[in-house]
Amino acid sequence: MDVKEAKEKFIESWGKMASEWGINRSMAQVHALLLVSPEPLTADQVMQELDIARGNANMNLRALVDWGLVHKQLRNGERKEYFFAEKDMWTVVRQIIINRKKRELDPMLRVLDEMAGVEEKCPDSEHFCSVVRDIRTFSHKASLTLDSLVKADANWFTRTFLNMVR
Amino acid sequence: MDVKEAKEKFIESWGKMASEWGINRSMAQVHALLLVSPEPLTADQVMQELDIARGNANMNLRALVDWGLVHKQLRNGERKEYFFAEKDMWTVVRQIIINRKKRELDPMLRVLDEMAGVEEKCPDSEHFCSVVRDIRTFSHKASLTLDSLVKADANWFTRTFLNMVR
DNA sequence: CACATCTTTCAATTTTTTTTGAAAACAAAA
DNA sequence: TTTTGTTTTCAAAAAAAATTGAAAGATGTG
Repeated sequence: MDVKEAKEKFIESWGKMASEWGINRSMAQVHALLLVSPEPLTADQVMQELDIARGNANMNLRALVDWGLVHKQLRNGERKEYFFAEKDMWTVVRQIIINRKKRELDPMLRVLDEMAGVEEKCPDSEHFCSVVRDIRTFSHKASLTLDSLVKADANWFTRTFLNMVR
Repeated sequence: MDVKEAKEKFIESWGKMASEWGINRSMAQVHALLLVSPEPLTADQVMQELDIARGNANMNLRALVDWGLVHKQLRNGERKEYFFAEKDMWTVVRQIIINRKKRELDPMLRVLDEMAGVEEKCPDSEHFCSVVRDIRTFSHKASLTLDSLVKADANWFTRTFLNMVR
């Protein structure tokens, strides 16, 4: 397999996988493209490489910048914006954790906290509350853990994970 | 908020959240319904409660059983199947980890392993390989960690997580 | 076997999500 | 100010995913 082929395969796979991750294909492909580009790219180059429309490229580049996975570069004398991917994997993972936690875990916590207001009266309620309480306990624990993970530095992360694997 | 209301809210929220998780709404709602049902339910009861079609209920019940989040109960003398949710939260989380890892992480690992075959010749390739190598290292570490998590028992899990939070 | 009860399948439909592309907005330079 | 190169927006179109429901498939029963 040569480099060009491998890059294409990487971009394609990253995109296909994204749907499983609940992230749209274009966003993942733009990310993948920038990850494997040694040089920053303009929106035009991105749309050309991936054969996607301007609006699509623009929206997803912005989303990636929001996620903290891609950065803008401004060159003096030039008006267009260049984009390049964050290459430090620990930062990438941290940003993904932050964003997915915000989307996936936090809304759940909010709902569960509301649920906590239900009083335990009838047998039904007892069962319901016990289920909700268990989920809440777990979710809060997970939330705290992810928060510390995010605050930790790369070495601490590696160390802790290696400890877990033993 | 009374119990009935809370249950409905729980089912609705769990379903809405599911789309963010890359899991379809019906599957999540069926799961939520069974979680808060003190008694096992039949497919008919599920379709009635959630107002969904037979095929939908059947497919998602099967999927949930596949995921190990729901179990079947057969009652002698009766022909229909009853379904009830796994209530032990550690088991639920473990099953979700297993299934999401299979869907999300494992395919990525396979692709990355293929990529590893690319030789480092031109400057481009060097950059490409370095990116892929980093992602691979991280992913393998994550994979190992999740594997041990899954094998661990609930106490070990809690202990380790608490250690991380410190 | 024929019937009754329940489960599974799947083509067609509906809903949701993503993508397009033309127009508007913006901002630097002439 | 006008021109020019660029980004942003968003309604419409396309694509993808989920859902329906009727029909077929099982499976136990008289």
